[in-house]
Parts: sequence; C-alpha cells; structure tokens
Amino acid sequence: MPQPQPAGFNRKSPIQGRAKQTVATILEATARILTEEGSERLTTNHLARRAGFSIGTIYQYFPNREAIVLALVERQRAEVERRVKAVLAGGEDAGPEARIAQIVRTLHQAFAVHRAPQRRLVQALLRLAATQGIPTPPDTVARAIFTIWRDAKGGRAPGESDVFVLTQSLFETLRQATLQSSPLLGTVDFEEALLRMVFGCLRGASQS
Amino acid sequence: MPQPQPAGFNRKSPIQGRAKQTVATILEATARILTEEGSERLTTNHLARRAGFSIGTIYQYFPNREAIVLALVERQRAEVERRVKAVLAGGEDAGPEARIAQIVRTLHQAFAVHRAPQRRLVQALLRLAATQGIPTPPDTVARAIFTIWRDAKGGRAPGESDVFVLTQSLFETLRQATLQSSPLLGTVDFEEALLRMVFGCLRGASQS
Amino acid sequence: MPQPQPAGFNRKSPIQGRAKQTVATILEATARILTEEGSERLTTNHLARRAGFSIGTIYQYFPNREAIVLALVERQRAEVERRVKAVLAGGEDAGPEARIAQIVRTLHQAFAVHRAPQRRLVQALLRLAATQGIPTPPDTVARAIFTIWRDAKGGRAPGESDVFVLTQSLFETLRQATLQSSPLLGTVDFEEALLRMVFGCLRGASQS
Amino acid sequence: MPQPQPAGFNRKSPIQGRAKQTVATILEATARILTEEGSERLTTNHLARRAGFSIGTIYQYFPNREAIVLALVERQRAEVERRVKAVLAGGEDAGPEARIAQIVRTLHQAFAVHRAPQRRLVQALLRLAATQGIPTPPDTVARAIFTIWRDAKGGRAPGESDVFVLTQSLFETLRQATLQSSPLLGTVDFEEALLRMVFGCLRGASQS
DNA sequence: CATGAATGAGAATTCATTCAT
DNA sequence: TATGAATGAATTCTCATTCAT
Repeated sequence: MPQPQPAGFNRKSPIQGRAKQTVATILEATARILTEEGSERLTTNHLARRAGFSIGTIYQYFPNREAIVLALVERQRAEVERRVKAVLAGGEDAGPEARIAQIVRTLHQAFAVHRAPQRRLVQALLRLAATQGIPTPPDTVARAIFTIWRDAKGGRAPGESDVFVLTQSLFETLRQATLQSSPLLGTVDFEEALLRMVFGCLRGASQS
Repeated sequence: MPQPQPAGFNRKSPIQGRAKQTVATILEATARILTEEGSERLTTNHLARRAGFSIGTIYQYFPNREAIVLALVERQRAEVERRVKAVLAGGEDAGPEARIAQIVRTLHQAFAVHRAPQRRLVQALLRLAATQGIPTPPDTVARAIFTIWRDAKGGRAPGESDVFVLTQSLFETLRQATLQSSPLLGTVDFEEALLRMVFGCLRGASQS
Repeated sequence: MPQPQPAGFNRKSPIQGRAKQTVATILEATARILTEEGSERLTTNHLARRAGFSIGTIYQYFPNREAIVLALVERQRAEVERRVKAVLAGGEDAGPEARIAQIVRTLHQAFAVHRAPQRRLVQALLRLAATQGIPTPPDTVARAIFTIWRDAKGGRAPGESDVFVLTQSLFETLRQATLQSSPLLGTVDFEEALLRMVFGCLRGASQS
Repeated sequence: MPQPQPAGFNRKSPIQGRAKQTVATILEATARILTEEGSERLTTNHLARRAGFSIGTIYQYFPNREAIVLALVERQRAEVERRVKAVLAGGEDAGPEARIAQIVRTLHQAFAVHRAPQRRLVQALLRLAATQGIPTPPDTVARAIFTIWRDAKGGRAPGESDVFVLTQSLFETLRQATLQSSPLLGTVDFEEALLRMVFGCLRGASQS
C-alpha cells in the first residue's frame, strides 16, 4: 500500500488491494461482533464503529446488511468445501469405508469447534442463515460419498431422494448438534453414530 | 368441566368462553398472516387489525409478540405428537418393520402438507422457530423406534448418540424438505429413502 | 356493619359502611403497592388486582387514578395535623421554648419513620405529590409557633414572608431528608439544628 | 481549544460545530416546549418536530428522553453555580454580613425570574427534577456561608446537621416559592426573611 | 473514496378509562 | 352495584439507509 507512486502507473492494483483489505476488516469486525456480542448487536452502525470505518464506507463495499452476513457465511462454507475436497483428492488408495469415514470425520471436525469464540461464530452464522435466504449445503458431498461406495461395491445409482436424505441427515444433524451446543459434538461416539447412519443410507440405497 | 353433560346445560361460563374465543381468533389471524402475507408482516398492530381486535386486547391475552407465535407452534407440535402417539398405541400386532414404517409415514404426512396455505404456515412456523427459543423435537419418537426394533431383533441398547442422530436425521430432513418446498416431499421415493436411513441407523446401532 | 337488619330500616348505613370499607381496602392496596413495588407499578389495573376488586369497582369509588393518590396523601396529612394539634392543645403550662421544641419534635417524628415499608410509603407519596397538584403544607403550624413566641416574648407580628420562610424551611427540610433517606433523620443533632433554625427565624422576625 | 485566536481562524471544526449546534437546537426546543406547552407535551416525537429534526437525530445525541431533560437541568444548575462562585470570589473586603447577604441575594435572583417564559421553564425543570433522579443542590453554598461567618465571628465548626438544614431551608424555600409562583418571590420582604433565617442558623450553630 | 449527520417509517408495548352484561 | 373484556391513542426507541460535504 505505497502512497507515493510513479505517476500514472498501475493505480488500480494498490487500490484494489486496499479494497480487499477493507472488506476483510469489515468481515472480521462482523465475526467479532457475532462472537463477542451476539447477532442482535450486529447493526450497521455498530459494525462500522467496531470496524473503524464510517457507515458510508461499509455501504461502499456491500449493498446492504444482508450481503455482509452472506459474505461471511460464504467464507465459512468455502473453508469447509476446501477441506472436504482435500480429502476427496487425497487417499485414493484407501478402502471406500476408510475414505467415507474420513469425509465424515472432516465434516464433524468442521462443526465441532471447541474454542468458544469460534464456536459462537458458527452458531450465530447458522442461526442467521435460517432467517435469511442462505444457500443450503451442496449435495456434492453426498454425491461423492455415493460415488466412492458404488465404485467399490457396485449396486444401483442413488436416486434424488437418497442424495437429499443423506445430505440433510448429515449436515442438519451436525448443524443441530452445534446449535444446541450438544456435548456429544466432538466425541468418538457421535462420529460413529453418524457413520452408521451414513453407511445405513448407502447399503439401503444400493440394495433395494 | 365434565365433557358429557345434560343437554341444554353444555355451556361454558360465558366469560371464559369469550376469552377462549378471543384467543382462538388471535391465533387464527396469526396463522392467516403467516400464511398469506409472510412472517415479516406479523407485527402486533397489523395482527390486531386483522384479528378485528384492538392492540390492547392482544396484550390482554399474550404477554408479548413472541408468546403468540409460541402458542401457535405449540398447537402444531401437539397435533403431530397426537398423531404419532396414536400410531404407537395402535398396531401392536404388526411386525416391527411395518410399525416403524407407519411412524415414518405419519411424520412424513405431517410435514408434507399439500394445500398451499397450510404449507406456508408450517414453513413460517419452522422459520420462526429457528429464530426464537423454540424447543427442539423430542427424542421420544426415536426412542420408540429403537424400542420396537430391539424388542423384535434384540441387540445392544442404543447410546445417546444413536438417539440424537436418528432424531435429528429424521426431523431435520423433513424440516428442510418442507422449508425448501422440495418436490420430493410427499413422494413414495422420498419416504422410502427416509425409511432406509432409519433402518440403517437401527441395524448399525444394534450390531456394532 | 351489621348484615341482617330489620327489613326496610336504614338501608343506607350498611351500604355506606360497605362503601367505606371498599374505599379503605383500595387505599390500603395503593399503599401496599407504593411500599412494596414502587410508584411506577401503581397502575389502575394492577391496583384493582391487588385490592381484590375489578377495575370497574375502583372507578365506582374514585373518578380517576389521581384521586386515589390524593386520598392517600390526604389521609397521611390529616394524621400529621392531628398530632400537631394534640401538641398545641396540651402543654399550655410549659415554657414557650419547650412547647415549640415539642412541635418540632412531633413533626420530626412524623417524617422520621424508621420501619422501611412505612418510610417507602412516605417517600413515594412525597414524590407523587411533586408531580400532581397536591396541596402544600399548611402554614398553620408556623403561625402557631409565631403566636406562642409572641405571646411570651412580645415583638412585632410576623409578616407573610416570615411565615412562608418558616413553613417551607421546616417542612421542606424534613421532606428532603426523608426523600434522600438522610441518616441525619431521627438524630438528636438534626432535631437541634432544625430547632436552631426555627428559633433563628423567630428571633430575627421579632427584632428587626 | 484556545479561546483567543488569530482572527479569521476562529472557526470550530465544521463537523463538531454542526453537532454542537444540533444539540443546542434540541435543548432550545426542549426549553420552548416546557415553557410554552408544559412538560406533559415533552414527548420525543413532538420535540423532534419542534426542533426541526427527525426523531432519529434526537437519539443520535441523547441516549433517551430523560437525558435531554437532565442536560437542560445541568445547564441551568451550572449557571447558578457560576453566579454564586462569582460572588464568593469577589467582595473579599466587605463585612461578613454583607457578603452573606450578597450570596442570598444572588440565589434569590436566580430563582425569582420575572419574565413569564423563563419562569415557567424553571418551574418545569424543578418539577421534572423531582420525578427523575436529579442531583440535589450542593452543600457548597451553605458551607461557604458558614466559613465566612466563622472566619469573622469564630465559634464552633458547624455539624453535618447544620449544613444540611441551612442548605435545604435556603434552596427548598426558594424552590417552593418558585413552584408556587409565590408573589413574595422577588420582594425585599422575602429576601429579608430568608436572610434572618440564615443568620438564625449561623448564630444558633456557633453558640450552642 | 470517505465521512457521519440526518432520516423516518415503523416496531412493541402501556395503561387509564369505558360500557355492555 | 360489580364485573372485566375491550379499547386505542400515545409513547419510546431502533436501525438500515441516504447523501451533502
């Protein structure tokens, strides 16, 4: 972010860089409020103050309040997606059960955040997501799981309903455990129960 | 307050009767707004107008806005509970699979409301429930299912995690299908997928 | 308050008796609320509930809310007046200083209520009196004091201003001490300081 | 924020200036309402309208309605304090009686406002002060009077009670005279009676 | 680009009082 | 007389958003 520059040279890039930095600062402040003060204190004015900008600046980067929350949710979602993809990519040589177990473990860990602040953030986002028009979890994970299973075990292709049920059962159970701050979250027991449910869906779907 | 009474005497105390009628009218108006106009129009003033009472009357019967929604949710919840109980009570002679299938079907039907207005109401209530401090679905249904299964098949007792996963997978999948107005809702396919998930949980839990 | 009476005889009296009882109950409930819950909870509806009557009944006996408070203030004022009169009547043979000291002591004791509930009531009434159009303390006490002094010591008659200053200095100092829950209230020190002030007014007035 | 500045530079930061101006306008409007319409018309909406701002602006500068009144009371109180301090500072060479008389005269004049509007404002503020948690008059004035007296006449130090009684007798008598719109207020007679009361307190306190 | 003063529709809630029964 | 359901004007305060500087 150099101030004095060769005149007329590449003026855009540093500015874009600053913009990116500003957006990041705003999102960070949003996360901090959600974490430390609760979603009802997430007003645009308060956010501006905590971010160290004026409200006007906030509106320079986001069209409205909702967009800010959406951006934060998206950031979180992308992080989970990234992790799952990493698992899908790696470990091609492991057995199907092991790979599926790994996927479930990854998701579990993404939700089972233990440090209180981070956890409160995830909770707040999940709660806001319910109110606003926030995209549902993608069925890519469920589809990937079905694919791994079929590639190894064969059986018929899963129907729409199978994918839907698996996606929702997996994500929503984790979501609810998080929202309720369930003590089960993070335990081996819980993960195993989840896994049994997943395998139940798989076996059922391919047999019937 | 005995139910069967000498004819011609079957009249509630007029005062209590009026009050009960008023409460019913208020709840009906609430449902109508949620159904026809959306939850963001559910303001106390607007509700009063649509109910045909003054705002003061609303507050004579409910301590605050939230309580009204809560009452409506409770009404709905009680209805589902009633239906599930009926299933649990009857059909003692059918096989375990049949009985469990019946329970799942009942739940499915409770969520798969087809008449648009009623459906919008259920959606609105589910969405409001997420915001407000509304009780999570009871695990009684999941426990009942496990009991039916074990009574017939034996196996180890389900753990906390098993119950939690089954409860959430079942209710949340239905909840999400409803919220998303999924076209799967109400189809045989969907019900079967649900059922496979349930049996997967049961088999997994009793074996491992 | 006899219930069964010779038929057709003096029907008014028992009814008046009941009315008096009702009014008393209402005032008592008012005092209780002021004492136990604070003046901001003194709403007509709440008062009715605590008095065990319906609001309608309250309005049968008082034209409006203000009148209830006024009646209570009046009751309290009458009590103080009664006590001062008793002092003025008795002790004719004591010296003027002693008699005046007795009057001041009586007033002091009337305000220096030590039992918390009673004290809160006096405070609440004083505060309400400030808001509503409630009569100021009568100057009869000040006049009586001046008379006692002149009868013994001679000097010129007190002017309007002298009476006003003495009345206000005396009552308002006590009022403020009560409102502020001053620890001085009730002490010998405080009473002596008050007395010095009173004698200062008297000496000054008769000399100049 | 230096007071004397190079001419032509004596301008507050435009931003602070606007804010200060707005606050002043709001307080002025508050005073105008209290003066012309009475305290029961001092609602936030009405105030906003009369101030020529939107209601939101009012709340940008004051956290709630009470704070507005408080600010006005404070302004008034500061003015009286300023005047009394000026008297205390000046006239060091005059005799103690003369200086005390000057203090009493200053207070008297502060309360004896003759122009009707200003007077109604003082009344309204005094009345509101009784309702809200507004600070009682400071005992600095009474202490100063005692000090002047003792420096000249000697005698024992005044006790807590002496200070309290003098403070309250002085301020509350003036307050009541103002609230009751007493015709005595502003007369020589009244001031003399006040002065006699004050000297009575002084003499009594130092002797006994 | 940044600022932040100003906006104002609209939300929830209160409570003295009335009046049909 | 007594009741208490119903009234509804009025109040305080919030907060997303705009726009002149």
